[in-house]
Amino acid sequence: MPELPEVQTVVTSVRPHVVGAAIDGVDVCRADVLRPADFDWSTLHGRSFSDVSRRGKKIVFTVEGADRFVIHLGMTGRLSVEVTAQARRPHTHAVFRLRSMELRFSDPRRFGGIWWLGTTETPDTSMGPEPIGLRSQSLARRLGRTKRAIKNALLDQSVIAGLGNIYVDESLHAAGIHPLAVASQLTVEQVGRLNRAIKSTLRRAIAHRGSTLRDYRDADGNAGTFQNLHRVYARGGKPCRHCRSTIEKLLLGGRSTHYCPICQPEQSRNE
DNA sequence: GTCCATGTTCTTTA
DNA sequence: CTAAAGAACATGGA
Repeated sequence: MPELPEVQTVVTSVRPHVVGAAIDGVDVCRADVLRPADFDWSTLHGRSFSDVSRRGKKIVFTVEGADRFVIHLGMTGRLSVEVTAQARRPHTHAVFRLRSMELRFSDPRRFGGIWWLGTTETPDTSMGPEPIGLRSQSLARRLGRTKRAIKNALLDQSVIAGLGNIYVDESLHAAGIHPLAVASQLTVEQVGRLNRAIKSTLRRAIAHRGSTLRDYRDADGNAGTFQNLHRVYARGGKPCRHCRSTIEKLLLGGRSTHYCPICQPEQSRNE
């Protein structure tokens, strides 16, 4: 479900419910989504959340005392805040009980999970920089190190954090760059356009509270609306909203990839 | 039954 | 050795 705009929307919708709220208890319904396996979550009893933030596609919870844990939603993960009396949805794996509400993590496919970090200063060296605020020069340096297709390079969280299949396709279209363009061969001008396209695409997606294709909901159960504004993603065979040409679909790195052959010409592969 | 899915990580190949 | 491609993970919907 979740790329940066969806995760950000979950964070902003969870925050008012949990910051300052005391944890009455933690129900672990399915232990294998929680790590490390030997951590005792009952030690959180009686303590309060002091912050909720985002890093890439990860949601970072801080408990008073500077202890932290991270929730990753994987593909179908969902975080919801519901009144305790409301029945829990299927595949609910962990529940943080608050006074009259519950913060619930559910995830049918279980690609997501919850990781206890404690107070360890783990500056996640493997994760790339946040797109918001990223400078074109820095993006160029990172893309210059790989000969992979730009589509695959942008999906790599160690290159740039937070992008997934939807927003890579949308950003490449907005930048007019073919998904098969060799990352290290993009011109300075192309990287500049790409950097601006990524920021504007993410900013618009966040403003529309993310894209709901199937599973995604914010903490209050609301769907996003940005899927209605997609220009290429899942629009294979349909007319480009910019030039009316037919959107094409190909398989790249095992992921479906959508692009407009006119707006993102083959020629942009080795400009 | 088949294929496909918003993600990450481990394994295999070049 | 490294970089990149491919398979695997688990479930549900079309």
